[in-house]
Amino acid sequence: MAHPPTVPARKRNPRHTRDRLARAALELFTTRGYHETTTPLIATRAGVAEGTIYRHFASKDELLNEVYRAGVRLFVAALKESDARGGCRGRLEGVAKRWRDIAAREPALVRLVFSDAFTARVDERSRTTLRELRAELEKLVAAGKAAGEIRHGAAELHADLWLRLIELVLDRTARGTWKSDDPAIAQVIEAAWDAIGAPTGRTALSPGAPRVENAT
Amino acid sequence: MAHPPTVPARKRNPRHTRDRLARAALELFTTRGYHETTTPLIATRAGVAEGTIYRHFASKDELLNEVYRAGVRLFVAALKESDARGGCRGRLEGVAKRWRDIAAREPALVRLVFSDAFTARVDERSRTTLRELRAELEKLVAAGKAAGEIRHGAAELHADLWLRLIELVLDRTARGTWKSDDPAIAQVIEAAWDAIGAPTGRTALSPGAPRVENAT
Amino acid sequence: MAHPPTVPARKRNPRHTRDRLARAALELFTTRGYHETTTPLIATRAGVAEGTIYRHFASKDELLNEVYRAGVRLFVAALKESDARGGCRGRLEGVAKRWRDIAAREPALVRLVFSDAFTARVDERSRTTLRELRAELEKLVAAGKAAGEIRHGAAELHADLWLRLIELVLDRTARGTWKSDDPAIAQVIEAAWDAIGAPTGRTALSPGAPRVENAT
Amino acid sequence: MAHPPTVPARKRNPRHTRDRLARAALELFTTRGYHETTTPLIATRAGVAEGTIYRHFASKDELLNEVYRAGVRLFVAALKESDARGGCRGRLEGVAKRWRDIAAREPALVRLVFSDAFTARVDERSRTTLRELRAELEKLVAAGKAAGEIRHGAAELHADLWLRLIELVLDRTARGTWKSDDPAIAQVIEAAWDAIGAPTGRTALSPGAPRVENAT
DNA sequence: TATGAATGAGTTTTCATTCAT
DNA sequence: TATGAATGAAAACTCATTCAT
Repeated sequence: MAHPPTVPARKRNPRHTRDRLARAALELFTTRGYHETTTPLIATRAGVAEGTIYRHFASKDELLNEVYRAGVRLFVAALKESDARGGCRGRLEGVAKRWRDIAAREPALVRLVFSDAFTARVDERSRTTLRELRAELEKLVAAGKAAGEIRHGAAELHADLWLRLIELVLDRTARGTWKSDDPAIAQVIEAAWDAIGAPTGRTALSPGAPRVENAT
Repeated sequence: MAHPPTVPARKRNPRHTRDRLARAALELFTTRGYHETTTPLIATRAGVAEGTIYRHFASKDELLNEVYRAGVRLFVAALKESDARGGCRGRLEGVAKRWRDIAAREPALVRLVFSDAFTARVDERSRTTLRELRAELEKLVAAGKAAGEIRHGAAELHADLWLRLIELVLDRTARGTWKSDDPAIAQVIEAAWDAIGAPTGRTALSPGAPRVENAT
Repeated sequence: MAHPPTVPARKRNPRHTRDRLARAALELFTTRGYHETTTPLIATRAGVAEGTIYRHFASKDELLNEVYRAGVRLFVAALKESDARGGCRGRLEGVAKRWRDIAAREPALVRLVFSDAFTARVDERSRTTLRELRAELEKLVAAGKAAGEIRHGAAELHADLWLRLIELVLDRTARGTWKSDDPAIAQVIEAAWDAIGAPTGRTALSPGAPRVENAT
Repeated sequence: MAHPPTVPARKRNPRHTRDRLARAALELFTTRGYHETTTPLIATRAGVAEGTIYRHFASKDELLNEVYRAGVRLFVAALKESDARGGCRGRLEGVAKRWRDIAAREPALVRLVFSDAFTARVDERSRTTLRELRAELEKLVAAGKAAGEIRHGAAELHADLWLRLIELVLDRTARGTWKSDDPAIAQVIEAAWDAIGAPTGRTALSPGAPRVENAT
C-alpha cells in the first residue's frame, strides 16, 4: 500500500533515496512492527540495496527515531498553528480537525506517533520531542482553564483525557473506518469536550443551547 | 556426539514452576517488550533453566498468549460481577473501581491487556477472548442506552470512549502514580461518564429529550 | 539490544562461495551423516562464517537437497549419454563404466545418491529427480527385453537387480578399494548381466563362448 | 503399526518392560530414523516413563546397538541352521527362504540390519557381530566354490553379490510388496545364483530345463 | 524398579551491520 | 553515493540424560 512512485533507475537524487527509505520504513514499522521489519525488507521496499540504508541513517534504530520525530513535529506544527483567537473549545476542535486531516493523509504517522509500542521503543531525544507535543497541548488547556472554560482539576489530566478521546478519531481515520465527514468524528470531539469542559451550560436546565452552533 | 547435561535435575514442583515462568514472563514482557524479553532472561527471572520453559509452554509465543488470556479473563470476570442492580452509571463506576483494584494488585496485567502492542501480537484465540471483554462492556452500555442514560450514538462508540478514559485510571494506578484513593480517579470516572452520559440525565430526572437537537 | 557483528565483511565471491559450501556439505554429509554434520562444521570446512550458509541455501535441509539433486543429475546424464547403438548388454556395460568414472572422480556422490539413508531424508522434488534415474534405467532394460536380450520377468525388477550389483562397483570404487581397471569390476558387470540376461542368448552366436574358459 | 499388545498397567514384569522398550525403539528407529526417534517418543510408545529407559539401557545409543545385535543374531542363526547337506545352491536358497520368513515376521529387523544408515551408526561391537554374518555367508560360498559350484573370483565378492540381490527379496517382503509365495522371490533367488554360480549348465544348449522345477 | 520435572549444551536460523568494490 | 556478500552474536528451541521422589 502506498508505495512511492517507482523511479526509473540509476543516479538517484540522494535526498530522494533518503525519503524513499524513510517512507518505506514508516510504512513497514507501522504495519509489521519494529522487529518484524528487517533491514533487507526496508531496502527492498525502498528499491535500494541493504547497505544503502547506512549511508543515510546511522542504524535501524536511528531510522525509526528520525521518522518518529518527523511525525511528532508534524502534529506539533498543526497544534501550534491553532488559531489563538476563539475559546479553548474552539481551538481544541480546530486542532482535532487538523490532526484528523493529517491522519487522513498519512495514516501511518498516527500509528507511529500515538502508539505506546513506539513511544516505548524510541530514544530520549524522541521522547523529548513527544513531550513538546504534550506541553503544547497542556498550555492550550491551561489557558482554557484560566479562562474558566475547563473544569477544575489538573490541566495535564484534562489534556490527557482530551487526547485519549481524540486519538480515537485519529485511529479510526487512519484505519479508514471514518471518512473526514463521518458524524462520529464530531460526536467524539464533543464528548472529549464534555469530559473536560466546565459544567456550566450542562448543569443548568438549558443544556444544549450554546453548543448547537458548535455542532458539526 | 550427543550432549548429556553437565548438571542434572534439581527441584520438584508441578504447577509452581509454571506459575513462576508465567509471572516472570508477564513482568518482562510488559516492561521490556516481547522481543526484548529473551528466553534466557525469562528463565533466569523464574529461577529455572531455559529448557524448562518448553516443558510448560509450547513456545515463547504461546507463553505470551496464555499469560495474556489469563489477564483478559480477570478483567472480564470483574466486568461480569458488576452488580446488575443500579443504573448504567453506577455499574460502570463499579467496573472501573474493580478494574482499578486489579491494576493496583497486578500492574503488569494492565500493560499487557490494554496495550495495542500486545493486542497486535496476540493470536486469534486470544483476540477472541479480548473481544469478549469488549462485548461485555458494550452490553452494559447498550443497556444503559436503552434506559435513556447514555446519549445518542452507537453503543460501541460510547464503550470505546469510556474505556479509553478508564484506561487512564488503570495506567496511572499500575504505574503507582495514583493510589487507590487519589481524587483524580473519581474525576476521571466522572469525566468518562460526562463523555457518554445523556446530558440532561445528569441534572434532572428526565434523561435525553433536549439533546436530540444536538444530533450532528 | 541489537547485535552488531564484531568482525565485518571479508571476501568477495559470488558462485565460488556457494560451491565451496556445497562441496563441504557433500563431503561431510556422506562421511558423518546428516545430523552429525552441524552447520558450524560445514561453514568451517568451507572457510566461511556460519551465517553465510543461509545467504546461499534456505536451510540445511535445502542444502542437502540441492547437493543431492545435482548428484542425481550427473548420474542421469551419464545414463542418457548411453550410446543408443549396440545391444542392451553393451549399453548397460557402458553405463556402468561411466558411472564408475563418476564414482572415481566424485566418491562422495555415490554415497549420497545410492544410499537409502539420504533417499529417505530427501524431499519430494529430489525424489522425483531420483525416479527419473530409475525410469531411464528401466527404459533401457525394457528395450533390451523387447529385443529378447533380457530374461522374462518385470523390467523394473531386472533394473533393480542390475542396479544393486552395479552399486557394488560404485561403492568399491568410491571407497578406493577397486581402481578403475580392477578385474573385479568386469566380473561384477558380467555377473549383473548374468542375473538378468536371457539364458539362451548367451550360448548362441558367440558372445558367451570365450567366457566358458573363465569359469572357475 | 504393530504396537505390542497393551498391558493393563502397574507392576510389570521387568523383562517385559525391557522388551517393550526394545520393540518400540526398533519400530521407531526403522520408520523414522535414529535422530527423529526421541526418547520421549520411545517411552510413550512403550507405555513407560522417559526415565525408565535408563533402567534398562545405558543410553539411547546402547539401546540401538542392543536391538541391532539381537537382529543380526537372528539372521546369523538362520544362516547357521542351514542344512549342511545339499549343494551350495540349495543351501543358499534355504538361507534366502529362512531370511524371507524373518522379514515377513519382523519387517523392522530387515530395515535395521540391512540398512547402511544403521550399519554406519552402530558401534564396533555391533559391527563385529555383523561381520560374523558376513563371515558365515562367505564360508558357505567358499565351500560351494571348493565344490566347483561357484564361478571363479573371490568368495567374498560372490557372497556380496548374492547378498545384495537377496536383500531385495527381504526389502520387498518387509515392505509387504511381495507375499511369501510371490513368484518374483524365486526369480530373484535364481538370478542371485546366476550371478555367482559356475556357468556350467547355462553354457550348454539345454538352458533352463533342470531349473524349471525350482521355479515356484 | 519406575517416575517425570528439570537440565543445559548444542542445534538451526536470523539479521543488523560492515566494507571491498 | 551505492552495492550486496559476508559476518557472527544472539535468538528460539530440542532432547538425551539425571535424580529426588
